[in-house]
Amino acid sequence: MEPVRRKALVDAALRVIGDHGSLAVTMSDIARQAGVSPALAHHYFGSKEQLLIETIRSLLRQLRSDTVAALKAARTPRARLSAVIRVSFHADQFAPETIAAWLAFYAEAQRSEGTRRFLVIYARRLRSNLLANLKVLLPDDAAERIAEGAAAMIDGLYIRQSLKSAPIGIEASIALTEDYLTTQLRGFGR
Amino acid sequence: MEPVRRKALVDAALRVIGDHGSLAVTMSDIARQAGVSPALAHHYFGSKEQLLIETIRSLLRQLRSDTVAALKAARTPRARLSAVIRVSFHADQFAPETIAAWLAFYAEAQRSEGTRRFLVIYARRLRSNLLANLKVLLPDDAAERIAEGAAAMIDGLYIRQSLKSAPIGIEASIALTEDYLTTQLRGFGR
DNA sequence: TTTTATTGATTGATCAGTCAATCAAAAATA
DNA sequence: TATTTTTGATTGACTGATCAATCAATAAAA
Repeated sequence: MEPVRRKALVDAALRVIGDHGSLAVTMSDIARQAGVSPALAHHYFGSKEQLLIETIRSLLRQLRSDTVAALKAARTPRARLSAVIRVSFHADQFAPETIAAWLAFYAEAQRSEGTRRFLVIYARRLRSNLLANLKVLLPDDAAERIAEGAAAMIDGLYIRQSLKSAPIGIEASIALTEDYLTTQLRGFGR
Repeated sequence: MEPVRRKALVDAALRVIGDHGSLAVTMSDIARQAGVSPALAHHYFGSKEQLLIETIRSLLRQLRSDTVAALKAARTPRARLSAVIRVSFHADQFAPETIAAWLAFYAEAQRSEGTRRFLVIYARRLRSNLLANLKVLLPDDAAERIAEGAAAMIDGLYIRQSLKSAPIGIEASIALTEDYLTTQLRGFGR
């Protein structure tokens, strides 16, 4: 039962956090969503913080596995750059509840060292996936600059999406980031 | 006394939220920072939510007044674009505590309609300040695209700063955004 | 029987919000 | 001027609600 319950609770947590748009959800909310008692959630995770950590870990694992798959399918550095962008704006990732969850974790990272660690891993991974492929095409310093810029643009499009004020869609977000890359690469004759 | 206390409490709230990195601060924390009793904070603001709303309003007012001043000093559209960028990364705005506070408000906006309204105003204002000046230089559709891209990059540089993982400084952030603009404008012979 | 899964009931802590009581300064009155 | 009244500022003590966490008890399975 243990693995079944753990997964159910992590999925429930993600769902509840996304709906509620905040980590200020109760163990009861999560347990109810998973169809078990609050006491059971404590039994398997020990504490709310631990459940939250597992939850973000799962979000990250999903993103990683999508990225690995997308990178494997791409043949050239330029295609791999596009793959990284595409994965970032994949429908699951760009869903309002997922964005709300990410945002909540970003806020939490200001206080929880454990949460921050995971987000730093995400930020580094995104940057490094971009950087590795840019370095094939450009001088190192330019590659680093552009990786930073592209990563920032991706994250920025996310956060702006969270407000739903400028309802810029998935396609437009991808196009904007691709355009940034293309224009920058063209400056180097690529 | 009222205006004095209100300002002291709003400033204290900003400070405490920034330090704590979250809106999950107590009225007691805020009141202590302001040197008054929790009861007094309630007396003047009625509720915690109201105090928080006033706090974000003050953050926004500061940003607006800085922007207006910077725009007034700039003579050309291109100079005004630079001014908008410079204000966004002004030292006060880019201080870790300020960023933490902004982030906390973004998360809160997922639940509080009042908070969301203010952030939407911020997002719109940033976009519109960029857009108005871009439209002088470029066709409308290109201007809109670039305004969106620049706004996203600015917000993204913020959020990445909040993790303090890639400690990209103020100067580098400005340079990155300027470079985006310059490169894009060059595509149109500007 | 022993082990595992599960829960209801409870505890202790934390907080927003309330309220009646104090205190000080200003205004009115003598 | 001296005295009383009024008003606004301020707080300590309290309440009710919420919630994470615990634990002893039960049910089910092995």
